Amino acid sequence: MTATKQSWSITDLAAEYDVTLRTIRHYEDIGLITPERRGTSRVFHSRDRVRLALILRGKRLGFSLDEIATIVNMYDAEPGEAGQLRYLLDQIANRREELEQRRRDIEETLAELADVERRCQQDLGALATR
Amino acid sequence: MTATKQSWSITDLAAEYDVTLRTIRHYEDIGLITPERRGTSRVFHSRDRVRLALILRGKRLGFSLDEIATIVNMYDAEPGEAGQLRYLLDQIANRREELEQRRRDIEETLAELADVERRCQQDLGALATR
DNA sequence: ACCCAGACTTACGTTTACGTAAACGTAAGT
DNA sequence: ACTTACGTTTACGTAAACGTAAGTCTGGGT
Repeated sequence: MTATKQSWSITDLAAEYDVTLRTIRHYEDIGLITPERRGTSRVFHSRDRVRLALILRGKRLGFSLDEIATIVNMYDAEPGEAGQLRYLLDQIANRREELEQRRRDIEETLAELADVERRCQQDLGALATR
Repeated sequence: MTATKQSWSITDLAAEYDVTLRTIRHYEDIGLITPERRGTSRVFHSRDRVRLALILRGKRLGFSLDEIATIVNMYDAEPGEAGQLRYLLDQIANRREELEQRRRDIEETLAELADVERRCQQDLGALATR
């Protein structure tokens, strides 16, 4: 039984993930995370923490918060009816294509950077042996 | 001898890469591409075309136009002096790390999507055999 | 009782990356 | 000469994703 009773303050999370309080509050404003309220203060649980991590990963990949919303909401979609499920599968296929395109983009860019680097080091070598 | 004398109009490029004229003009405004001028009209050459492709790839990867500028400018950096070269190598190392981080992000996301998909298809199957 | 660090809300400001008119130039075809 | 198509500049508008005050509240510690 992993109880996972742990909770975090907004400052905790901000420090851990290196974002501002404003950013976290913004994510709550648009419904990406829904921390508990204890009085007026936000109390974050493990679920919120995971969500924040997913959001930030999505951002690193260049997705808009809107797109990120649809992605993270896929993760905890309830079983539901067949139509819903088919729609979800469709969404997944779309995202997968996008992600694979981006992976190709990355491979190409890395290859080109390696190229520039090689030429760069050649030039450096030429300078050294003068 | 590959002469590469070919040239394109702004509409050509816009159609080919599925962006608006405004977008291309914007990239010129901020110095990302520098088409020739014939009279007042822009004439794009193969170099501009390649640059545009690089810019759009950078965008897909979630880089800002500012970051993209530094990246594409790496590609045609002149040999230059040792300090410059070392700086460039440094930049390359940085970008590489970023790109590799993103690649990891993509792998993780793809794996998770595959997971969701599998559960999704199970649920669909359960509905079918009722 | 008093303080204050750490939370909160409200709301206007800012940056990025273009969108969107408006008004005009030019070259080709009829 | 007139239209049409394609191009131009200028400049204000906009959506997204927060930044940045400004003022308020509040639960502990001395």
